[in-house]
Amino acid sequence: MSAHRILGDRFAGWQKLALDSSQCPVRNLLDRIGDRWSLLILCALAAEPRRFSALARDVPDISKRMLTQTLRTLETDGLVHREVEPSIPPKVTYSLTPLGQSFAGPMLGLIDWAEANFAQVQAARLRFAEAARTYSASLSAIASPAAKPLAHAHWKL
Amino acid sequence: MSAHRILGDRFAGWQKLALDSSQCPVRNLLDRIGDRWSLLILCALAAEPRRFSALARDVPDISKRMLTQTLRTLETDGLVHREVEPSIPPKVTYSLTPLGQSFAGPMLGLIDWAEANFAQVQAARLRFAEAARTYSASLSAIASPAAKPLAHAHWKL
DNA sequence: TTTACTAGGTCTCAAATAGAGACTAAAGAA
DNA sequence: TTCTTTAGTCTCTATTTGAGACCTAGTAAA
Repeated sequence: MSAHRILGDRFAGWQKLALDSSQCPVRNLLDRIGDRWSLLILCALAAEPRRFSALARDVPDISKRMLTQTLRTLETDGLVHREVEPSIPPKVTYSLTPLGQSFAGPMLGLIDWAEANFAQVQAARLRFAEAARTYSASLSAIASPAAKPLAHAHWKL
Repeated sequence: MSAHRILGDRFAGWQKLALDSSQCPVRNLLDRIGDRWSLLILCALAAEPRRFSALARDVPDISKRMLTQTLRTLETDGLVHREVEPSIPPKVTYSLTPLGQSFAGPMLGLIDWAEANFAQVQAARLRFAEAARTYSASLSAIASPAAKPLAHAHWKL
C-alpha cells in the first residue's frame, strides 16, 4: 500500500474526530513548526549546539526577533534546551533535547525528498510560467493591448 | 550514526555553499511548504481528489483566499493537478500529481512523529508554563506587587 | 577617565501577509 | 422572477514579520 494512500486514510480518520487544532497532534504540530524558521533552526542545532549569536549568523536572513521567538516556542515544546551561563554579558547556549533529536528522523526524510526532487519542482515551475505566458499572450491578442488579466476569466467559456 | 548527526552534517554542508534560498533545495522547499496550510491540503488530496468547495469544507478554518493561493503554489510546483470541467458554473477538481504522491512518504514520517510524540510535547508545555508561573511569582515577591516582568531581567545576576 | 565593545535579547514602528466577508457571472430550478 | 450553485476575486481589517534602535554592566582599549 503506497504512502499516499496510507496518508489519505489517516486524514480521513482525523476528519471523523473533527480535526480541531488544539486536540489533533498533526494540526498542532503544523501550527508550530509550519513556519519558515523552525525546521531550519532545528537543522542548525542538529549540527551542533550553538550560542544565540552563532545561530543568528548561521541561519541566514533571520532577524533577532524571530530567532528569539522561534527558539522560545521550540523550548516550550521541549524540542530545544536553553542554557544560560551567568557571566556578564550572559552566554546562552541552545541544543536539541532528546525529543528534538528524535525529530531529526522525519526531518531528514523531508530534506532528502527536497534534494532528490528539486529539479522536478523547478521544471514544473518553468512549465507553469511558460503556460501563463502563452495564455496571457493569447488574451492580449484578442483584447486591447493594455488589457489586464480579466477577473473570472475562467468563467467566459 | 543517528539521524540527528546526519542531519547536522547535511546542514554544515549547505553552509559552505552559502545557503541561498533560491539555490538551496531545502530552503526553497521550506519557503514553500513551510506554512500552516500546504501540508494539510496535501494530506486531504492524498485521501482523494477533491473539488474546491470540498477542500474548503474538509480543511477546517481555511479561508477561500488562502485555499486558492496555496493550491496555486502547489500547482506551480507540480505537486497538485488542477482540472477544470467546462460547465457553468465550472467544476474544478484538484488531485495529487505523481510528484505530489511521492511526497507522501516524508509527510507520513512527520505525521507519525507528531502522533507518537504529542503527549511529550504537551508535557513539556505544561512544565514550561509551570516554570514561568513560579518564576514570575518569585519576582513579584521581591518587587512591588504590580511590577511588570522586567526587561533584561536575565542580566540582573 | 572616558569610550568602545560585547551578548542576548526587547521595543517600536513600518511593511508584508492572512483572514472575513461581500461580490461576480451564467445557467438551471422553483 | 428570484434563488441557488461554483470557484474564485476584491477590499478592508487584523495579525505577523522584519528592521533597527536601545539596554545592561563588566572588561579592554585610548
